[in-house]
Amino acid sequence: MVAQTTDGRATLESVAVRARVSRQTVSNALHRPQVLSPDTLVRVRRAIDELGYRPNRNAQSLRTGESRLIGLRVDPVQTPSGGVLDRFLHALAEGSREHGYQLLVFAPQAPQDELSGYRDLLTTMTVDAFVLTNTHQDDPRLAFLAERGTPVVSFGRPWGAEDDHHWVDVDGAAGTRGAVDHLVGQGHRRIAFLGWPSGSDVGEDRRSGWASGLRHHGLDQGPEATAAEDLDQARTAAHSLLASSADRPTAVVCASDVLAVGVLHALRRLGLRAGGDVAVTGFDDSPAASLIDPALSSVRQPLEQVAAQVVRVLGALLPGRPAPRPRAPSGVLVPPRLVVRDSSLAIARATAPPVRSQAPHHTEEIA
Amino acid sequence: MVAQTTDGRATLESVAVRARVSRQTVSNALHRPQVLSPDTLVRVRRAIDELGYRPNRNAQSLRTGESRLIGLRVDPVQTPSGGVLDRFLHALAEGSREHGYQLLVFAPQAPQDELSGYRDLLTTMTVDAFVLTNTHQDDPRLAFLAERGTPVVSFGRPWGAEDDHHWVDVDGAAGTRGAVDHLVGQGHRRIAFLGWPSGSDVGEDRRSGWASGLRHHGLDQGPEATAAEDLDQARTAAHSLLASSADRPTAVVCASDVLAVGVLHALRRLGLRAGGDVAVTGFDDSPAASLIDPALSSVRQPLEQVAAQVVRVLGALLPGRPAPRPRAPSGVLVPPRLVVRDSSLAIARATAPPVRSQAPHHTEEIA
DNA sequence: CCATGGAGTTTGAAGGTTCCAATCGCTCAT
DNA sequence: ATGAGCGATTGGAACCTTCAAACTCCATGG
Repeated sequence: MVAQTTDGRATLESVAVRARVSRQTVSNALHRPQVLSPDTLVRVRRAIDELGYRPNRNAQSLRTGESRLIGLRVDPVQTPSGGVLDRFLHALAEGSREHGYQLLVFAPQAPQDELSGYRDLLTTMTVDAFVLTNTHQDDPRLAFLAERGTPVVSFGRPWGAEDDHHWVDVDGAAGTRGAVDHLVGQGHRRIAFLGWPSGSDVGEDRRSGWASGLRHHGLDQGPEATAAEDLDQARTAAHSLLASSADRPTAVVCASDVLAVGVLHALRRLGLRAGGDVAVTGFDDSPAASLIDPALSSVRQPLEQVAAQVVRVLGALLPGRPAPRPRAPSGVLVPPRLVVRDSSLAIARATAPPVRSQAPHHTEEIA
Repeated sequence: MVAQTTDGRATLESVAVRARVSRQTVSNALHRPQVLSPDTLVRVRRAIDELGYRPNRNAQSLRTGESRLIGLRVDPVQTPSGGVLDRFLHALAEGSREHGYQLLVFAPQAPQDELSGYRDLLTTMTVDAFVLTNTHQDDPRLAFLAERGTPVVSFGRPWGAEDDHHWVDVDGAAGTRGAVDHLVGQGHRRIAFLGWPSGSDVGEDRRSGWASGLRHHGLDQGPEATAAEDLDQARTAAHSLLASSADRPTAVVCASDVLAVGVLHALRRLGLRAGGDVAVTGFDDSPAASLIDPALSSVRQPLEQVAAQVVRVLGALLPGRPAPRPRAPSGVLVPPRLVVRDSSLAIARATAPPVRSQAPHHTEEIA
């Protein structure tokens, strides 16, 4: 019958003593206040405040078998676009806290046997659920976790298995479609696409939005090219797309910001004006977009919304109080929106620098 | 005397039964194998393997009073440079795992009463220690946590209170000094600095490296200007720095990539060639640096090293097995490296044969 | 032959919480 | 009057681990 811990922290017991009730009553005051008589409740609550009591999470977890921790795997840093994780992480941390959960981030240890890392986190009762990114068809992690009945939501569709898992994704097709709408609104009729080599589901998605956008506006399919997520390759591919002045597209929709930057470089080399001569849009609105000259119009992923949806779906899977939790896998598609900057505007805004004038050392760029 | 949990997980008890030893012996097999007789040890270990036993973290934490979780606060997304957190986070997660710790990230809840969030995390025994970023002089968080004796390491010096806390930081002065060294090596003698308005400790640090670098090479103090972390302002400031052709600097060292991009824009506007006419270096090596045209030379923060040092310092503060833990606050300064690209080279890629030459990026590093 | 000591192992007791069954004091229907 | 029913509260047990102390052997030395 000790009143408090050795280091002075208050415990359920110490609160109970002070409020002259039993431990269980204090516990009820926290979790099921409606079962207490009003005056007992206030008495207990006052004791809690006075002692500054906060329940010991480890004891709770031990007893209930739930850690109230969500595991998020962070990938070993990706594309030069970067910054995506930053925003997502923050939004996710905030969202999960509102549901009483915390976020545990972990880096994969042994790449060849990644599953053991997930198993460990589960069998040691460290996390209750996972948020995954970059899931793909036949992803062994999804299979493994689904088999165990672990709540999982992935950011990004598990392409080809959309009906088997829970996911939230950005509607890439809607993004490029929106870019096409914008470009058509600017008067463009011949709109090309620069994407990734086939095989990428995300790439296909973004391409399809461009294609359907053109159809929707009754336009002919435009020219297209592909390049890997690499500036040099993008530049080369863009050059081939833009070289012939005969049937040159007046706008290029790109599957990523890196590709779009490649187009901008190619335009400069060809002596063409981005925005004025050829409009360009990127995808992701990476930090670089606003720094590029001209500033790059880009489809911005609504990561805050995505995170909120991830938390919502996860919340339904977790043993939280509320509703009959829907076991049927559900997918949520969030529409992105285009951030318009100079690269897709014919009349550049005030800050845009003029085309350079009399510099002899630029001759090689005016092909 | 139950052999295993209801959901089939193995427990110490179940392992003990199978190995025909007591609970405590199993525990010892995990934590102090040297006290067991060799044959008992192998017997226990086999039982552990056969049952796939992993200790329940919550039970461990409850008993030991340590959560083995490190709290990392993620700030509500910052500058357009971005991507810094990405790299740091990953390195930190990896490093802490190697020390048997996991990383818990949290977003501040109530900005006005942020401390309560930290107190909660501590009194609920959710985390053992914190890693903070963006600490400043008289940071209330540092004071609060230091008072409680909570292990804390901050990424970034608590300027003005370096001797009172543990920290790891990038040596900004060494970074800009390295940039000066590089530029002098390229033949530059008149080297300017574009920094932030006074009041920023980080900015002062970076400026001082530039100044001392010039002195070290026996050069006169160059011209300088300041601008906020904003592209428009940077452009304007850079313009004033470069406008007069009489005593125009031939190189500009910048306190950030955004500022450096501002210089690049100003150069273009003035019809000058970056690299050829005026060399430019940035700071942070943000994802944008390699996308800019010309590619931006930039001082890259060695975040992996920083993370490793943070973990090391934290390890000494935590009740981990080893050494006599040094309570004396310690600071670690990690030197960054300049990633050299075209913006600081006289022979830039732009002058190389056009598009289809697969001119590789210049990506060499200097100490 | 017993005391001493050390290596190896076991036992009982926390650690703080929640679950479960039981209790208490009353009211209300039988 | 009796007991069923209900709201409010309680005490014991369990969750799984580690700590501290104790116990068992067995060898050693007096």
